[in-house]
Amino acid sequence: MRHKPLVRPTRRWASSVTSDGMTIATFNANSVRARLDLILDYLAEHRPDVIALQETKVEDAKFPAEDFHEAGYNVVFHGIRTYNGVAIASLDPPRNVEIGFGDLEFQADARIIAADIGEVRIIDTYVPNGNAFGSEKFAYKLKWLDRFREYCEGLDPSRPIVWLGDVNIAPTPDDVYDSARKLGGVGHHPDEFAALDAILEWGWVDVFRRFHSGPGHYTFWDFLIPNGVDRNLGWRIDHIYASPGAVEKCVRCEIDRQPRLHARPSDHTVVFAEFEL
DNA sequence: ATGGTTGTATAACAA
Repeated sequence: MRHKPLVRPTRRWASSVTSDGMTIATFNANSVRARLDLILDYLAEHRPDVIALQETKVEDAKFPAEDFHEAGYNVVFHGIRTYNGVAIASLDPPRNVEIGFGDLEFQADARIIAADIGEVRIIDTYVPNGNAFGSEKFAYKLKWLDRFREYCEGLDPSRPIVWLGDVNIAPTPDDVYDSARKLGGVGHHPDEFAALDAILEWGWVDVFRRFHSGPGHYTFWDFLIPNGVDRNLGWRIDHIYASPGAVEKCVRCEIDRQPRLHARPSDHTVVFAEFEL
C-alpha cells in the first residue's frame, strides 16, 4: 500500500508568493466528513492560506486527509471518535505541529492543535461548550479556559501568532441575539467573560471588532430555532485573535454567511481575516 | 409549546 504522508510538501501557490498577504479562516464544521463537499467547495473558491477546523468528529485514522491533499492543501489533525476534534489545513506546509497543550493534561479531549505556517503560528481551539451553568461540563469549560490562559504564558507576544476557533463564548451584549435573556446561561455567563478576559490579558486582540461594531454579526445559528438564520437569531462565538506582534498586520476580518446557507450546513459559518504577513 | 435539528452511530448523547 502506498504511503500517505501526514504532511505533503506542496509548492507555494500564486496567492502566497505575491504580497497579497495571508488569509486565515476558521470553521466549526460539525463533522468534517459530513461537511467535506462544503469545505472542498469553499477551499476551491476562496483558496485561504489557512483554515482552522473544529468539531471534526473523527478519529485520526479516518480523517479524509487525501481529499485535502487533492485540493492542494496540507492538513494536520487531532481527533477522537464522535466528539470534538481539530484540524489545520494550509497551502504551505505546517512546521512545529503541537497536539494538545504540550503535556499530558487534557490530551484526550482533542481541542487544541498548533502549527507554524509561513512566519505565523496558528493556534486552533475548540473550547468546551459547557452544556449548562452549574453543570460539571461548565466547570470543565472554565478549567479548560484557565489551562489555555496558562498555555498562552509560554508564547512570545512579539511573534505573529493567531489564535482562532470556536470559543463558545459570546463576550459582549452585541455578540448574541438576546443578551438580556441569555445572560447567565452557557455561552454568555459572567464567569466565562472573566475566564476569557484573563486569557486576553496576554495581549490577544479580537480582530473582528477592529473592523465591525454593533450587534447582528453572528457566526453560529442554532439548528433548533426555526428560520434562525433568516431571523438572525445567532451568536458570535467563533473568533480570530491576533498577538500584539500580529494585530497591526491585520487588514480585514469578515464573517462569510454563505456556508451557513449551504445545503446540509454546519450550524456555524466561516470567519476569515487577512494579514499582511 | 420546556418543543425544535443534526451528527455519530445505531441507543443515547452532545451541541
